[in-house]
Amino acid sequence: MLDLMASYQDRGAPRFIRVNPSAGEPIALHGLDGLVAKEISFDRDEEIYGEGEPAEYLYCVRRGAVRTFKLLRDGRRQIDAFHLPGEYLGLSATQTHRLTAEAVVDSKVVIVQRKALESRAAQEADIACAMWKLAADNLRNAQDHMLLLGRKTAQERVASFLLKMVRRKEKLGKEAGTLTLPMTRADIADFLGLTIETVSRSFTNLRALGCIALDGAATVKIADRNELEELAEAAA
Amino acid sequence: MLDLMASYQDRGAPRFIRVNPSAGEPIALHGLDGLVAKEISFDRDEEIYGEGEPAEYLYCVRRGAVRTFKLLRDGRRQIDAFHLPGEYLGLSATQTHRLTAEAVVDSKVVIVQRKALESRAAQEADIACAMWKLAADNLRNAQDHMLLLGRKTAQERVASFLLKMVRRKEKLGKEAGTLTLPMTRADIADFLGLTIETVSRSFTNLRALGCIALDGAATVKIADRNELEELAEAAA
DNA sequence: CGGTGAATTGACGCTGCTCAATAGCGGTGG
DNA sequence: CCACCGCTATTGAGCAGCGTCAATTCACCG
Repeated sequence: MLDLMASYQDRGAPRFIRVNPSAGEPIALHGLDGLVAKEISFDRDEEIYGEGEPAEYLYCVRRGAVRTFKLLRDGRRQIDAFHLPGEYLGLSATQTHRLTAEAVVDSKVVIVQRKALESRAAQEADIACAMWKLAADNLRNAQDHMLLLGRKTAQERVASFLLKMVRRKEKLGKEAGTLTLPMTRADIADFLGLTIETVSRSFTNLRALGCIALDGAATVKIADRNELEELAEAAA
Repeated sequence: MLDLMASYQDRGAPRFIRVNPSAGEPIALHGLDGLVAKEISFDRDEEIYGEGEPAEYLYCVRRGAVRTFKLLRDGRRQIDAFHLPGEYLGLSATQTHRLTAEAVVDSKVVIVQRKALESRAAQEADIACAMWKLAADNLRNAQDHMLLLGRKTAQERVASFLLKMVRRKEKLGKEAGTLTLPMTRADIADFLGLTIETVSRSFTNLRALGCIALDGAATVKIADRNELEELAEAAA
């Protein structure tokens, strides 16, 4: 049995879904006898769900990475989060999805039927509590990100982004001296509220300052973490 | 008995807290026998709770308005939300508050002890479910706001802000042809990720375009709502 | 090796920020 | 009742950070 909430355990969130790691098959859920979770594969850039669609499932990333975003009529895009393995999406309590979700790279995602989940949550407090904790966790990330989008400079945004990726990797118990970013500069730009060019220039700056080293566009070595933290302009 | 969740009823969220309207006194909670809610008054600009403090209470605005925000070391501020009567704050599932909360104007706030609330939520599914719905609601607002902060122009931000205030007022069953804004331009600027001057210029523009009329800085008449919606660049 | 999409780099322009002065408004007291 | 005071908002001029447009360069993959 693989615990999908491994990354949340140390933060005290209850684990409530355990899935059998055999891919492609219906998966038994620990403590959710009436529910079935399935693992589904998505190709790079494939849509997982669309904004406005009825919210039929809750999703948990197993492999790869997922972006959730909103669009304006003229095509401007804001990515609200990247979801890495072990993280949940589709938590909104509304009937329809408020975001579009796409696979950043080839990914595997576990899905749980919301209708069944919600009726269980209405009965069992620990299920509902887990949903609360997960939603609150997403909310906290969103609050941090609003500070970044509203008040940080381009350089600070990119430094903050890299540090956050490092911390998430460490939280999973991995060594994070070198990052392999699954997303393109365009994704990073739309996450940070910048353009591709500005993101690229910021990377170049950080390299010139000796904070990071690049090996190709995707591989980032954290050379001077303290300096990076300084440049990220940590909260007061 | 006054139902604090009146504004949520039509959206299907369970009502779980009912308070006696007599101010200053301990208040009985509907369905929460072991808990006591108290109403507290705060003066304009008074702190309700600070970032990093232990999260002892859940808060519900009764009268006035509350801002929640984060600061950077050098004083840059990002307001993540204005909370109006009937709305909840302090929902994060963490031990400490992630934001600072202050009264925008003289306000009354109902508080509920979190420790007791959480132990009840762990037992009773409808309490936990209500917390989920509330957190998810806050999350949805945050997602909309990230799109605004990351991708909208100054004019679009101000137009979106005014429309949102109108819609919130309407949702409470009030006629919203004229708004009375409780917050200053500085608050609006820090909410929209702009400066005071840019906010002021945007108001002036909107007035010149015939979308709004101003009577003093705080009173805004919505003169052409369709045009305002056009300028807010609604999501696709 | 060659082709293709992504990333980088450069030149230039515009939106929104900074700094500064003025105007407006509400509260207070003579 | 009105004049004054302090705070907030508005307006203006100049500037800079980031966006736009365009040209290479790079990396990956067949």
